[in-house]
Amino acid sequence: METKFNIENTQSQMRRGILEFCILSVIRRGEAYPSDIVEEMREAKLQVLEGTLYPLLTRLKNAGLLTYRWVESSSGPPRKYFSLTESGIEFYRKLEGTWDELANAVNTLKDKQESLPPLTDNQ
Amino acid sequence: METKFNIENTQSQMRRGILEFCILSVIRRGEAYPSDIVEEMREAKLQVLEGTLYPLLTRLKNAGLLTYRWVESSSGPPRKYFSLTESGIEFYRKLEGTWDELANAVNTLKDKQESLPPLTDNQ
DNA sequence: GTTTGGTACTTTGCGCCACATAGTACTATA
DNA sequence: TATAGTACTATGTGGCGCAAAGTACCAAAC
Repeated sequence: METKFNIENTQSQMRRGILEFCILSVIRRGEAYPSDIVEEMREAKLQVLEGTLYPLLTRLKNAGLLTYRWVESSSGPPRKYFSLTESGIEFYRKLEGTWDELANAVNTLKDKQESLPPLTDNQ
Repeated sequence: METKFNIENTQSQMRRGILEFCILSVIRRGEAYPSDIVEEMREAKLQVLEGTLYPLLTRLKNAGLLTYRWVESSSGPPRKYFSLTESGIEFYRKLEGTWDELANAVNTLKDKQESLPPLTDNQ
């Protein structure tokens, strides 16, 4: 049974945990509709796909962290413009702390240089 | 249908993507057996549980990134001491690059201060 | 030498969620 | 009206963290 570990999959897995945080971070700066968010994320090298984004936005809205209003567009159907609710702002702040701690922990671990004590076969 | 977004779950999701990288990072510094790894991760505030670690080590071994040897213990059954293979070392280096890019992208995004252009109802 | 407790490894099932894909709805243009 | 473009929705699949239960080995106590 062969398991493959390719970089693409790992990048996707790494993105997975922080998507929520990044999307809230974009919306925090002003009302945005899904295509705005996709574009911002793409520019930041954090590509997110529609099939991921829409369900996530819906979950966040159902959890009361986001709200939206319909805005007419001159070039197609109306758009859902999302913004943070009060509890969304609070949640975002917590996530920011979580991210900072995590990034710090990982950097500490990866920059550790000392070896573990060498092994004898009968310790 | 209520969806809950609690910090514990989000932290777990964030850890998810980087566990592989962190575990390889520990093993990179010298042969280690699972309890070593759990302990190192706990100290680094990146708790990982047995039910997560053992299957992950098995997957990494099956993919040829890790190898192990049995070492007798004076205080219980023998232990599997893991170390990186050549391709494991190579894979770790790629993951390091992936992490650096990701962390950089997230920090850039979260520190962005400018607002998105304000909306009119008929843009 | 049998019991008891600690340590190490394994297996199974569940739940979350990114992603792919297909589908629906609305608008504008030809 | 067709047709194309844009926006949103719904469904299925797979990966994987995690909990929990199970198996195996060892040592000390009796």
